[in-house]
Amino acid sequence: MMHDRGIPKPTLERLPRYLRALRRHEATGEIFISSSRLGSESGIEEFQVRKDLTHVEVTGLRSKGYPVEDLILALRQVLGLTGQRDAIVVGAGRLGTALSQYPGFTNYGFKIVDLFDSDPYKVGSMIGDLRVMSVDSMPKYLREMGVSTAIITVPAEEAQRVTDQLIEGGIKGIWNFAPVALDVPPDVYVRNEDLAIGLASLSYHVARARG
Amino acid sequence: MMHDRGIPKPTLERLPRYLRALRRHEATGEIFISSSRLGSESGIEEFQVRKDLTHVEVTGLRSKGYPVEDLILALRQVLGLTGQRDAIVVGAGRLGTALSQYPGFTNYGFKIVDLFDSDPYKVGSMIGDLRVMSVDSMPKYLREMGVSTAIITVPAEEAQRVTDQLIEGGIKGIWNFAPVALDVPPDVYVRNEDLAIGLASLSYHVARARG
DNA sequence: CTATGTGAAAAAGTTCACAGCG
DNA sequence: CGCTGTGAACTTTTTCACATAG
Repeated sequence: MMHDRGIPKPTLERLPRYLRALRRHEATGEIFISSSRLGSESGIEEFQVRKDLTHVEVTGLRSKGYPVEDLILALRQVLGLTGQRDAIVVGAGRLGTALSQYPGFTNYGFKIVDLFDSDPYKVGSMIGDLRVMSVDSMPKYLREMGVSTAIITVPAEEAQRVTDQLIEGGIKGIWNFAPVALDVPPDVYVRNEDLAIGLASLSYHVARARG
Repeated sequence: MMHDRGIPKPTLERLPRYLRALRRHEATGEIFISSSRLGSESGIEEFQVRKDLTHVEVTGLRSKGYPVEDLILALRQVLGLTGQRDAIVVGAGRLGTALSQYPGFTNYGFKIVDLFDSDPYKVGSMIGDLRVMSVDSMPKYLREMGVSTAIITVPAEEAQRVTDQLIEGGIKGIWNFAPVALDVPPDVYVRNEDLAIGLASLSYHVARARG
């Protein structure tokens, strides 16, 4: 319901959780799922579930619930998780290595197609089945390969320089694990995944619990 | 200003960003920093900065700004980043390995003191300078060592079982990288770090940018 | 009689504008 | 004057309650 382009941010964070709960639910073979059930399986209140699903092209049946398969499809549709999308990882450190080999990407239609680093000692070596390439070759590479998504796992000091090269290559989406605010033009989307924020949040709450 | 116990969640997410900007700023040797400067260095509007700092025990000087050192101290204080805090990692897979060796924890006063896994083949082996221990020994271990923070990097199917063992051991804070909602008593704080949400968010925005 | 879909109320968070201190 | 600190306006998000459909 509702052809909304421009889903509220908090809703957007919850949709993937519904999707995952639905995939688990799929295995049960049940055809419908109620908002309360979907809610409890994803840790979200049932009225919030219904409100959120308002932004998705799907209709629930009264006294039955939402058709599981349709809902999965609609969520994939709205999240842009249809088809394959190529991405590169910039930064062949520990986190970059872990991410480039993370099998979970496939479930979300992403494929890590190449890995870049600025360290000459790393360039040319193999990590998993990816050969590490030089960041200097990135802009040309991106244009030629038409890759529009990048994951940044370089140290903070290098992040902006790498970002500039990505922009030069015409990147459209950046998943930034470096702990700095990146300066990008308005047509480039940046998602910051700052692990230190998680740490601080944890610290804050644990400190209150124990003093 | 303001002895607030119970800082708004969005503010809590921004405080670590100020802290980091301040640390970078520290190197310049300047004693004061204005809200607009601090804002631009952390990518946040200046009035938002001032509002946020309302929840922190610090006073800015008119026409000068905030004293850098005091502000750093106050932020560390409110975030509970004073002193050393021990934590364990549960799950010796790729992510668990990367996190257990991540040097950044030290900056935030955390120390990964041990690593647990349920796989008998992994138990006993060394990862970095940590020996992998069996999850079955966790509850006793936690009690004896007084560790109250854990990082979960096990697969989704195992996460709740592991969580139950952590709770049995008296854990107070969990940083959960497994993509499931964990069921915990109200006195246990769970911070979910769901990488798939980042993926989905990225996918949504890139899909809109290119169609 | 069960479970959706949605207006309307409440709460939370952001933005603004400006008084007032140094 | 420059820059903080904050009340008030505004916006967004959550919560609730209930009419309505199957």
